[in-house]
Amino acid sequence: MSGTIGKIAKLIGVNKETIRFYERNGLISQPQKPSEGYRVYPKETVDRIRFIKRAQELGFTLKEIESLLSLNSECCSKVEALAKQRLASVQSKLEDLKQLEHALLESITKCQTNDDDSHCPIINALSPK
Amino acid sequence: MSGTIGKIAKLIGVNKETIRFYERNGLISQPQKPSEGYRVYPKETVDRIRFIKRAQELGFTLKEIESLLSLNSECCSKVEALAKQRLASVQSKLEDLKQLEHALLESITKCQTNDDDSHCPIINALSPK
DNA sequence: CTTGACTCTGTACTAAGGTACATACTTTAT
DNA sequence: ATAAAGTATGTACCTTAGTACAGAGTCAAG
Repeated sequence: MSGTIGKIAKLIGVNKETIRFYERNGLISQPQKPSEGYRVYPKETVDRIRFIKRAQELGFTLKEIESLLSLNSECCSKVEALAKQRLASVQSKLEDLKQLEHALLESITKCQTNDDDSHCPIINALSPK
Repeated sequence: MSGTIGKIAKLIGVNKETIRFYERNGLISQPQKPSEGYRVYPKETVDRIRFIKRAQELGFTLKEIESLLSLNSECCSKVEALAKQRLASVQSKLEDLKQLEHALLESITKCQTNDDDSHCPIINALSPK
């Protein structure tokens, strides 16, 4: 469960560089380098990176994850507030995409009932009159 | 309908720098600079920028818009193919977001039925066991 | 004891779509 | 005539989430 960077990167399924990137950005702390040999990453770091990856799957940005990590189960209501923010932004994106889907479907339908290849309805719809 | 850069930028509702950016990237051509005074952008350029902005609203990337512009109503079937690609990517994003919404809603519900502020179910769900 | 694999450190680069600034010049309004 | 506002040009910077690489050191196997 602990090991040098390459080992834990493979274990978690991330790039070594990603781990270094998280270190540079303060998401995880870099273990002290022993006077001899390579750094060994403790289990806690492995857990923390896994936490980050799961939170990313829920659509949290690294910035948001940073605050999740700093709250670290000490105040549930703040975490809930953050999750609600995320939800709102996801839902607004959903609405946008549905409209987009509709507009695209309409365009494509118009295109398919068009017999004149030189006057594309999609292009025409986008072009100013 | 034509004018110097500041005027048309305001007209279209984009930043002047954005227009210069489009010029640098070949999406629009830069008018010749007259020996005296400032460049004047013709109506065609205004139309072209509007086209770009509408296509962006449909979710096309600038790269895709570049090819739309080069096809420029000369081949409807290619335009349709591009629109279908866009649609597919929009639909796949929609699916992802729906799942995300579901997961977030579930997390929030758990949070709301929780009476212990010091053990947040969201954090726990994300944390490795 | 040497070769190959790994790590450390620092820096630079990527995509996408712009934004910002410094310097010099031109135009317009007063 | 002069100040304010606009433009031209080039370069640098921004965000996000990493990736790539060079050069030096270290570790493990044969």
